[in-house]
Amino acid sequence: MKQGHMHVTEDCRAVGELLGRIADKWSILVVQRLGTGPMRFNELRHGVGGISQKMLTTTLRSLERDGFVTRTQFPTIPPRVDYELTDLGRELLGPVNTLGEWARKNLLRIDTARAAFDAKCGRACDEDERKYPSEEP
Amino acid sequence: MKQGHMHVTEDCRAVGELLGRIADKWSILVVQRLGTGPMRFNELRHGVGGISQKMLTTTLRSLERDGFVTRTQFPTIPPRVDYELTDLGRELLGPVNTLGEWARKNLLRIDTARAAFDAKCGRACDEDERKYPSEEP
DNA sequence: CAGCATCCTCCAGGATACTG
DNA sequence: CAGTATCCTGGAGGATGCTG
Repeated sequence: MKQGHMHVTEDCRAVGELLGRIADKWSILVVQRLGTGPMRFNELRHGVGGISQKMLTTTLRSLERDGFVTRTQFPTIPPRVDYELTDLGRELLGPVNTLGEWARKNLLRIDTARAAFDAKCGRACDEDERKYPSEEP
Repeated sequence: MKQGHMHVTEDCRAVGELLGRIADKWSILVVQRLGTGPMRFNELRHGVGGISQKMLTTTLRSLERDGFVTRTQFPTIPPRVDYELTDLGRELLGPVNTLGEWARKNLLRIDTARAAFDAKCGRACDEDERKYPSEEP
């Protein structure tokens, strides 16, 4: 029964599931950041930038759960916790970096495309909004 | 003032922004799917699987806006709309496929890791829940 | 320092119904 | 067929305060 097609359709679910977890903004940035080497919580927090404490905790837990990072807690005062990529994490780093690099390289093209699209749409759709000044209420 | 460091910290925002858009489950799956060639709306819908009509529309709009896909509408009855990757989209396809392939290849390892983690956590945390049968209320 | 707990907001995203 | 429009809900995620 159409093996090839089955294969594609079927593990779209699974892959989608997985992507839902690793392919989010924060996970990617965190993994990328950890690529440099082990890091402490706040170090990571500032390195990533813009991430809340809660989200970082959540993201790290999730990554730990999926076997991408290890959490090492030192029983010192004040406490110190290091996060580090596992082997699996380091392997993931490849694809992630590829995507990250690509993103950085093409930021401009995308911004340009978006501006063009918005300009086009703005004229077409907002014709009845012309009367309103272009500012937020 | 520490150029290298600045660079990293600073465009984390920008890259994060961008990743927030392209690095979501659906975008990746859709782009991946369009890698095969132009496709119609429902074709894509079924190809991806599990995506709602609304989400597909939204995702496609977003991808179009960012210059990854083109939307071609045929003025026929019933209407027919083709979506196709742009050059930018095809370039994105590389990194995306890399990530997708990686995901597919490593599903098992991740599931294993997760199971292990859950087992460990389950015993540690849910000790006081032992009395309750393991089922949903 | 590295969190967990709590509260609260907001919007992603599903379900449903209608249209050109 | 390929949408748009509307309603509605869960949960993502910020802010704040407390702890070991």
